Amino acid sequence: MADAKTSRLSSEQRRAQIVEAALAVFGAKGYVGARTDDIARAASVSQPYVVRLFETKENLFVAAIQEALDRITVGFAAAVADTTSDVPLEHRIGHAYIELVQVRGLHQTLSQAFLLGAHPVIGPCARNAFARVWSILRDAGFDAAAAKDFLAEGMLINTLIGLRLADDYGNDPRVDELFDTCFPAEKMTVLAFAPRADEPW
Amino acid sequence: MADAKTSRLSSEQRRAQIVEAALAVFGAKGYVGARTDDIARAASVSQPYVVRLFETKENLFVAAIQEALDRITVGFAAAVADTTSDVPLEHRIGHAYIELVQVRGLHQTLSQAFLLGAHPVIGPCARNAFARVWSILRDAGFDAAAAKDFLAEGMLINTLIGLRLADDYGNDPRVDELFDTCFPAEKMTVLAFAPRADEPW
DNA sequence: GTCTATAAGACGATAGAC
DNA sequence: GTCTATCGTCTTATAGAC
Repeated sequence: MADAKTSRLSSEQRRAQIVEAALAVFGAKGYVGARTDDIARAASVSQPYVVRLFETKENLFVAAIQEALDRITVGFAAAVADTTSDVPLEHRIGHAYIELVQVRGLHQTLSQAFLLGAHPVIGPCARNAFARVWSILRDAGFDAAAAKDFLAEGMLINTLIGLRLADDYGNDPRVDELFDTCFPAEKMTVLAFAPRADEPW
Repeated sequence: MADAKTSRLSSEQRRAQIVEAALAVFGAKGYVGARTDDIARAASVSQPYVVRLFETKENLFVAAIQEALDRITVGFAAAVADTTSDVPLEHRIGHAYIELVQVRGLHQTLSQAFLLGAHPVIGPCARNAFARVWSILRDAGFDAAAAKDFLAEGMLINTLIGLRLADDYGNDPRVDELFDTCFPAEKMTVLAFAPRADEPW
């Protein structure tokens, strides 16, 4: 998303830049709510050019889901491989998941995708992404019950991010207790990377 | 949603009918994706009349969230009060939550709302609904950790419903294991009430 | 209480130049 | 590789009749 302005980039570089912007915008406004023009602006290109590169908004959304899944795959693989500390596997992967808030819109775009199960193209793609994460966890050694608990906590994290619960932190005692219970260790990370309310679209 | 056709109802009855339709349609298509006309059709009234009764689509969505929260409140209260069996409280409330799939679109509309944290009107409303459920659980005797676990599982259930994972049940071994792990007891209920792919809008 | 007609403003996608 | 201009369609909301 770092502005590219007038420079001429390779198609691949532009695609990557636009997908990054798409994650942020789809995450913030949803599949239907996000305009291809919002994404174009965020990537500093024209709206027709976004359509030119991806043909349709639908393709672009699918590419965004794929990008999110790739990032998770890489992050989880690194967490599994990192045996330098004595932190248990569940915590390492959980930490990796929360750290992905640094990829703006990742959790929210996935949540959006998970609500599009009825969509003929996005639905199967979203189910596949979810099932893929299940496989990654199982292959990493989680038993079915542990994988379920991990996913449940992940969906709760996604929800609190989408709700922007961090916005109300400090204003509502119920919210404070909820937030502190859900992010006992990762609180500062989540607060720091909470989506800002002042996004330009 | 039972068709009303040409009959003249009281404003209150119509509102209730439209809110019921709104839950189903907002749940299926999201806040932006749902058209006021879809909701009008589902409630067998004209599109301008929906706007007449609720002023704006935004108001209607807020009314749908409120309806969902009311249903949850009533269902949970009944589960807490029902001490006729020796089923533990967590299971009774959990069962009540899953049974709410019978209110079409309830879980999905809430999920949609939970992604609208940035919306100036819906965001605070959604955060309040979530915090309200937290309070209900805490007041019912759950400690903070148990309330968190309950909500996490609830968000996982919402996700699997939104994904329409039941659509793929029997076709993908990963999905089967995931589904069976997440709904060991309530499987048949969830499968039976899974949103149909052939909704008329 | 409820409808028909329509205004007013999006928004995705296409055409075609540079 | 990238842009400007624009078409066609959809969609919320209003006006006003019955």
